[in-house]
Amino acid sequence: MLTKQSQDFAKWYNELVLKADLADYSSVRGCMVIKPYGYAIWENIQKEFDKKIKELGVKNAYFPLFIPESFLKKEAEHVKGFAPEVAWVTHGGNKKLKERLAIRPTSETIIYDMFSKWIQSYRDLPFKINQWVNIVRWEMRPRLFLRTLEFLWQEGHTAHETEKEAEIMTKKALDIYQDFAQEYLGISVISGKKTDSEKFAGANYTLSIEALMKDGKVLQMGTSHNLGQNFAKAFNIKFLDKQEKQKYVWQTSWGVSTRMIGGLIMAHGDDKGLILPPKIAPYQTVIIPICKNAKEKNLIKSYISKLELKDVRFEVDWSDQTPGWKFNEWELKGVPLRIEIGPKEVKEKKLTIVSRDSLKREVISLKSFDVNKILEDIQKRILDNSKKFVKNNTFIINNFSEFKKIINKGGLVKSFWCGNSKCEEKIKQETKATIRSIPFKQSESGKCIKCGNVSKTQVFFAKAY
RNA sequence: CGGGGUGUAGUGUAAUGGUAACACGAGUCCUUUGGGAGGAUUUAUUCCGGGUUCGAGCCCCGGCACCCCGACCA
Repeated sequence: MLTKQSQDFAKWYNELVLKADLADYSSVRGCMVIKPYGYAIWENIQKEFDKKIKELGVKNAYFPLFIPESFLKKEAEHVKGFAPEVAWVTHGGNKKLKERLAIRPTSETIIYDMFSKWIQSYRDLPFKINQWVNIVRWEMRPRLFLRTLEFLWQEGHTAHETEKEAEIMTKKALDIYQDFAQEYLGISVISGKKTDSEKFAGANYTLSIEALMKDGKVLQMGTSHNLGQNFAKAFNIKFLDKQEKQKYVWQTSWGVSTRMIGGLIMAHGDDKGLILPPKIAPYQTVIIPICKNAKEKNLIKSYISKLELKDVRFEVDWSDQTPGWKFNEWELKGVPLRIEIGPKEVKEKKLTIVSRDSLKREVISLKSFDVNKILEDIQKRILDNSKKFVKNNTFIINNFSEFKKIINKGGLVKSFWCGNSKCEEKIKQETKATIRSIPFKQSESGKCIKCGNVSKTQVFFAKAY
């Protein structure tokens, strides 16, 4: 039995990851093994997402895992931000290296070193590269999928002629993240700009998508950085423009990781287990045959072969567990649609179907069965529920004592902020809440929730993962 | 890196310093199958090293590992 969400959310999460067979702890501290069921989700995310990236004219490549220390140091802010969590290679075989090699905590430096060789003319721009790789960050407190020493991600890197182009690209990358989160993962996200204290080390600014989890905490699920010319100057990435002038490129970088899977679990899951949206579920449908003997088994087998399941990822569970056991097991694993077929269904030419999100049992005729329609409905319902959840847990607050009360309960709090990082810091210390996002569209004005100064900026506060 | 805690079967727990127990899981066999089936049977050098004691899972010392709370974590 799974721990209830309301009883201990962290425990519920850990148990679910293990019991649903998504991942397991490895013998290496802070590192996890992604098991086939969890990896299948990642593969589906990759497959769909890769298409979207390529539609933007981005090409996949692969750069080294090792980054010379001198590269990391070239951009001052960058090294400052990442130094505390870098793993270092100091020896090759038994021989000490002249220069330490960092195991990539992110690949800006090793990629831009190459950009400086490859980009010479305005004809080479824009230059757009992506890689699907592993990343190592030596985190103090790891959690399955959410923060592990090694994780998998996608990182896109682009170089442009003008500041404007880079700005547009930064937003475009964020837009595909947002679309993907909503259309595929069924998670309603909040998009906006990060404050200076939360931005990427080395960026001019960072945009992000943030998602509200069922415990009221917020998870950052994807970021897109406008790097300006910071790295271009550090790595000497110059091009000759049409007027034959040497200019530095304008750059962006953006990434999403296996953390998304953690978000998927905590945004949709319930006391019965995972709820996976059909578009990325490893199995979209599971068929549970219910039979007492070989004769019934054969009848059911031939009945199943009549089902229209073209282009559907499905599994028929012929294991010798009892039906009840199978129901619970596949609910735990979050399979969107379950079809139960026993002698009754065969005889009456019907199907018993249960959607994972609603758990309502329905009996329909074989003729009226339209699996694609059902899966589309489930996909839509999951997103609708997510939207409702965000709406019901977003609070507009104007005074600080109420702010503290609401933040403590969990959820998103929208308040005015004067823009001063001191107010941001004080709020963090007093409430543990951080500014997750500054929405792009601002209309009203009001008073800073902390200092009371007049402000035109409304921001989202929340406790974060 | 600071503060606290815990290491017992695959998992979760129990055992005033005195025969290591229970549940689940897993294996084998039989009976079962419409919401986590039943019976029989099998499943342990109590994290590692030392010490105290007639006797240590329990007490003491050292190590290692893990967990929680901080700090840290675009």
